[in-house]
Amino acid sequence: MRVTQEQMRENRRRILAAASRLYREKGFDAVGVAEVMKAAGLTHGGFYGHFESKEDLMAQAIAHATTELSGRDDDVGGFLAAYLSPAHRNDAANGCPMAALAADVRHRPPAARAAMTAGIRAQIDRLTRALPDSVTTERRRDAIGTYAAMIGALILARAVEDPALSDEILGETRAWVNPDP
Amino acid sequence: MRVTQEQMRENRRRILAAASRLYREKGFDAVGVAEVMKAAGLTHGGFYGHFESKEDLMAQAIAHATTELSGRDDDVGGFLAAYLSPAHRNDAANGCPMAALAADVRHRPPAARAAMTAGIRAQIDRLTRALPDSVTTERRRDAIGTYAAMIGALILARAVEDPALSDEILGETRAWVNPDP
DNA sequence: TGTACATCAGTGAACGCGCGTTCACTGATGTAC
DNA sequence: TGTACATCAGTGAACGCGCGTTCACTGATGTAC
Repeated sequence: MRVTQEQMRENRRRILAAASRLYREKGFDAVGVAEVMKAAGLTHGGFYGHFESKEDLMAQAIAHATTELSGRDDDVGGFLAAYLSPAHRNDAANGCPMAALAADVRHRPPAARAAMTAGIRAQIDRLTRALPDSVTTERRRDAIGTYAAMIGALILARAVEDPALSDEILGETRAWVNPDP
Repeated sequence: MRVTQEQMRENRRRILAAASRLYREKGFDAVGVAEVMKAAGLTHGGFYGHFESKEDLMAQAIAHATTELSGRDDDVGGFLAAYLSPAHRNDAANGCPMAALAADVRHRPPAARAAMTAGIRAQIDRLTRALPDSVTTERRRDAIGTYAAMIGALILARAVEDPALSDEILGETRAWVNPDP
């Protein structure tokens, strides 16, 4: 059942997209190769025609997820509000790959960590450029501090089972990092 | 080879301590029951005399780790400096259980999440009490924002493979949350 | 443009390993007398 | 206090399941003529 070269590239894209979503939703260890292939509409046997191993897929899925991050760079307040929203907290599958996977990547091989490092660096650089006026060195400091608070708040809000406390963590962090919305 | 009741309680404590350390160091999925028991000086077969399942151990290990958190409540600056230090980043096994496990607990059964929730709530309350003077509602806001930034910065610093960027995340976050040390 | 054949993306059964869990057994503890 | 026996914490072999990975096979693609 050979397929078109174009179809094969499309299949590869679908595998990466499925892996990226499933990993963010359930974590690396809870998602098997067969599950990813099924979500991409294929069978597990063909996996090794596209990737060397599950670890290889993990690294490429991180790169796929982090390079797809979009959003306008001019509306930091809106970005913060969306990031620290209950909707984002409740939809990890389509949300920030760092909040979902950064803690886990510590236990992964170098390729996965390298992809995550590149994504984190790019996000910090983008936030630095997008932040409002101040001295250059302080803008980067603001960007790093704000980014750390965003990631930490989202992780805590997702870990906590009490909805009131979870909402409070999101809301108070949002007010704290952005005093003048 | 029956042992003293006192010895049995001691064994149980050793299992929890070993699990708490190993889980923080390697993550829940990477640590097996046999490895925990070996680290506690026992064999794996006896595990189910102490715990119902691995999930039960996870929940109790979280409770064990979070209730052991100490430190003086009067020196917030020192606490922040130690928390955001390279030494803490490099020693997850003995470090903050939230930074090591909060992101993972999202995928775990209710008992584990409940233990983590209790730990997070307690830490926020402690930070609120320890923070310097301001209006009460803003003190809690400061505590939540600061705590989120601490957790996020430590997670990012551990995820990143570039030592310079990792150190920068720790240092800048520390300066950002505590402008006047 | 049409035909014959080599290529190779995808299929699905099978393998092997690790891990959570069970269980018959051991021998020291704790207790009844 | 001493003795006999029931209890039961711990041992280690074994089970069963899931998952990453392999491989012989299929049949459509792409190419040489």
